Amino acid sequence: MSFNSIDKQLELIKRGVEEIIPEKEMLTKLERSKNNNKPLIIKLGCDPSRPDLHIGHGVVLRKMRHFQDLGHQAILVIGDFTAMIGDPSGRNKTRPNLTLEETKANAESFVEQAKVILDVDSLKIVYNADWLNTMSFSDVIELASKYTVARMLQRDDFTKRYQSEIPISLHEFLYPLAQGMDSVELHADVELGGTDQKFNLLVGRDLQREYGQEPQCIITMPLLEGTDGVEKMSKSYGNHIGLLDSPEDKYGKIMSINDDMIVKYFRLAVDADEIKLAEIERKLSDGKTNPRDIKRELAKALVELYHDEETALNAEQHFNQVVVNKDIPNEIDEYILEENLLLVDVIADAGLTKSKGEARRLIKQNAVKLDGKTCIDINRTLTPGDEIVIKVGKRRFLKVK
RNA sequence: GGGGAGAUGGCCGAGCGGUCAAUGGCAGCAGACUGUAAAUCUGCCGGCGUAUGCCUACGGAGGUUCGAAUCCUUCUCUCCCCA
Repeated sequence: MSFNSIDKQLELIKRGVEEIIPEKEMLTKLERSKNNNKPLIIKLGCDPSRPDLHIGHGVVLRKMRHFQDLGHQAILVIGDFTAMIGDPSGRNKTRPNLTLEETKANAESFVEQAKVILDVDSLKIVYNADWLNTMSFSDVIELASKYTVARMLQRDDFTKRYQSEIPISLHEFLYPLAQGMDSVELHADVELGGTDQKFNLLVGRDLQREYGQEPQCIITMPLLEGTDGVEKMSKSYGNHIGLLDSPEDKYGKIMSINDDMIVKYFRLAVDADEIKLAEIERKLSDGKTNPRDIKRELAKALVELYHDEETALNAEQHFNQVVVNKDIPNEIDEYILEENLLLVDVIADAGLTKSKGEARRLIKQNAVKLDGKTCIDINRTLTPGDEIVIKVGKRRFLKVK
């Protein structure tokens, strides 16, 4: 195969990235790859301890896809071994240490989800337990001797945690080293990661040098804030848009992001190029365009990216119907009544609320409608045979028969 | 090894014998409004009950007390200072 021109490759590679370190070496590697007609080895590590992927992960996965599209060799490193150590970066809390079996299962689900973005046919998947698990204690000690505590403490989250007196376990120091060994093992040319991974990625460079290899370049991607616009996107904050969320949910969740986040989402979540971004910024500041309409465009683009155009149109239509026109959607879950039941019981039992208490509260707050009419009667009973549509809040529906 | 401080609801963080299901902030949910599931404002925000009420909960286990998140003992974990 033949590679695109360096300039063309760089244009795509640089899109949306936070940093390329060092850019000069990136260029050298690209040139050599083109001259020798040999793909670069692009490494991305993933943490199988949290198997739910969201569009925040999508940012870096898309960058990986860019490299695939340019003809390079993408390698996904499943951190099944490191997951047993746990990586607390950024979350100030040690993660549970999982068993190998658990991480294997999670890894499979990870790949299943990543398929939405990556070209799985050309993707190489490796498990780092394959080489890390065979290291002896003395190997580990030797590895650890290559790094100093002071350098470790330079890592941003270690510094912060150390200063705020939050515990750092000794084994956490081994995580960056283990990740660095992955790069050594794979002879990685480039490693991708979020900005929070910068330190770990740099360790990979150092270790490759120690082991006599040419150091990898690192590419960091900005972290995408979640739908709250504050915290980084994460399932544990509940501010995520899942890769496996329904198209309607993806569309709706995008519509709920803060207006200030629109440009960032265009850049990171849907890969908009500079021309497009300029257009968006112009529209947002000209005072004539309603930000809502730009956000709709974003929502549609996102659904289209992860599904297809028709699905995006359906999601848009669903939004118009449910949110704008306050109508009921076409498809609603059904609930078959066997006997007379309290409305409150039905709502809770069907999972529209977490508890009966919550259901009762919502009724009191005028948030429950029966066939479009607000119901304020907490004692309302439903009888089998009455076909009725329950609406709770703005977007929870149930058809009762 | 010695000394000191601490562990509170999804998170942060008050409370330090009764009035504590526990101030406040964030997140979440709802209502109003709107340009949208933005922003803003208001309300809700452990479970069961229409409710006075009951149950579960302030790291674990005991104890003191009419009564404990609050006091004592002990265990587990964490941080700081000294060696």
